[in-house]
Amino acid sequence: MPELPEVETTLRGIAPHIAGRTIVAVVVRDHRLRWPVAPGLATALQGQAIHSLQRRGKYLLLGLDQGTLLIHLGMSGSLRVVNHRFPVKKHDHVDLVFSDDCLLRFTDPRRFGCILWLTGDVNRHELLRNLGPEPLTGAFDGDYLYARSRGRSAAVKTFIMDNRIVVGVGNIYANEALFNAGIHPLRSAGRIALPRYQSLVTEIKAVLANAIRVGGTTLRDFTGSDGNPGYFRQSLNAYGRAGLPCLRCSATLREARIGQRSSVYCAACQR
DNA sequence: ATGCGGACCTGTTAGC
DNA sequence: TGCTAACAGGTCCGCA
Repeated sequence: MPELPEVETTLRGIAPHIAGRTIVAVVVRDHRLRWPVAPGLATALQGQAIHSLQRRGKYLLLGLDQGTLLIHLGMSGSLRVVNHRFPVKKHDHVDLVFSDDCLLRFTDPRRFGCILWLTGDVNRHELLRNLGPEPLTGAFDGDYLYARSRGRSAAVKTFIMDNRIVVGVGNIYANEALFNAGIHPLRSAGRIALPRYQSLVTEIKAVLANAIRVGGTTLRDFTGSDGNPGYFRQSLNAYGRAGLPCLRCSATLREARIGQRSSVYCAACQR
């Protein structure tokens, strides 16, 4: 499933092909996403041009003439720009069809993703209103994370994966950033000192930026919007390496479930 | 407010 | 080889 770098890679992949295009039709083959695709979606979008594409956390925001189309890829979603003759596969749930012969195709086997039509101030929408800062901006720094963590007893891994604290840090990159910063994922967020949070922020930014640079991480079914796989997987230090030697100290990496997510860490050098 | 567990759904893989 | 169980990138929701 897409984490932030995969969503960013998707955005960069589709934007040049669809910016400025006009939607002439919407095909909904299956409306049963996380929230049902609105019955009136096709009517609502018909004839509108896409004039902006942005990302907020893992949400994609397509700015149209009269509102915003919010898309989330969930665990298994993807978006591709294809020719209208491209064969329709099993989980191709929604197409935005443009005036030439191309279309934007939303595919999502698990259907945890969503497509919502919003009018009015998008940032006041329930799903976006309480989101924390973007991890790759200056607003996200050690001082901020340290301040937010005071008095919190939850595991630091759970803490940094909370979208209200910071957006876009998914399970893979949380594992990687904590490993790289030498912080034990189960340590209480409120019991970590400022310098360590500064280090953690540095590592979160680095791991996300590197992943974006090489086009995201490919695990099972993610491929970029151009159909090419991401190459970040090759540089994972912790995720997927349980039972293998730590790349820093050679101790055997452990696996635990934290907040129902698989977590890999080195008990020797992550404290 | 914070923290926790369950829920959503399908496909792939590990294990017997 | 075949069946079953566990697990997978997210995050919302309800309850304590």
